[in-house]
Amino acid sequence: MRLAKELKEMPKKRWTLDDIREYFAQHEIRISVYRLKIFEYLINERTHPTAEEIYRQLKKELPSLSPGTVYNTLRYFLEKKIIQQVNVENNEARYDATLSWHGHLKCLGCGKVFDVHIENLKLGGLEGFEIFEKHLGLKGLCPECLKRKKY
Amino acid sequence: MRLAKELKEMPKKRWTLDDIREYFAQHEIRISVYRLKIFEYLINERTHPTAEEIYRQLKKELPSLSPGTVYNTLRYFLEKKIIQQVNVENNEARYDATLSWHGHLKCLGCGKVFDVHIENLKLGGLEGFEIFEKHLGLKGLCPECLKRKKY
DNA sequence: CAAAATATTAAAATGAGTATAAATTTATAT
DNA sequence: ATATAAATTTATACTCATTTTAATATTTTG
Repeated sequence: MRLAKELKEMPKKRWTLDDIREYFAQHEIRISVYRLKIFEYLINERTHPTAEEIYRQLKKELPSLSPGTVYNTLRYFLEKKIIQQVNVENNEARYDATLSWHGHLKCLGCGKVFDVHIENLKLGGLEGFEIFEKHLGLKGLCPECLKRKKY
Repeated sequence: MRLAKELKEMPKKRWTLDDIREYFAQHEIRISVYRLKIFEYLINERTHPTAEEIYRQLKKELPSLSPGTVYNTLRYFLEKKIIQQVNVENNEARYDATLSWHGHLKCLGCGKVFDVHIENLKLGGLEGFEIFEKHLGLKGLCPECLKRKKY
């Protein structure tokens, strides 16, 4: 059994634009066309895309979109805490609309980023510190790439 | 190599240039003034500096040093696996000459990066994957900054 | 609907990091 | 110690992701 399968089995239905409108309202996020579409892309595709990937995909559908908007909107979503940043590779920021505590594995063969379930984590020596964020990033090869020797 | 482990486990506080020369020889790393000084800075200061910080500090002592040398040398050390990259913040690569498995906490008050001891980590759903690297990065506040309300 | 507030655009700026070719340093063989 | 070849370093120019700016457009509010 693979991780990807486990996550797919979780019955998460696709969000409609109205679901997102409601979610934005709950989080005091002003509505605009691009905010709705960018969030929709993140929450429904779940591929942990970079800003550039989001721009490239949405540009097809919304030709007047500019890269700056994608970057600004993602930064705004981070401030509002409705998305989290994924940084496995330090030269590319990726984004995830799933807020639960989990790790990320980047396959060095195909570049895909997989979610990793963290069953247990125990840290030492943090007495007196206050922790706001935890990020676990792995690098390796996915079963597909191992099978096809794509590396 | 046989001697590498012995050296790694040596209870030596500060490394001398001769210690580093020996260590380089064991790892088949050619010696040069800058390589010695850059590694010395990493291993003795243990502040998880960025390339820019290393450049700025060493420039005082070695005025002809150029930034490219610092970047190239760090990349070379990574290839030779005598240092590891630390990425808590995805827009700044930091480096650590300690190779043991541990996490890093960046204080959002003072910007210092602290080592975090990982007592236990259990991941799920990685059957069929091959893992090469694991990185744990935390963001929070250190006791000093909490006390002085520097945030 | 009009005014005010906020979002978006396109372009320029920034900043980390890389590539390159010429100059310098290092390892080695004399 | 010196000559030589190989590797490293410098300086510069570049790339690429992201941010900022200032003008324009859209959304919200009265």
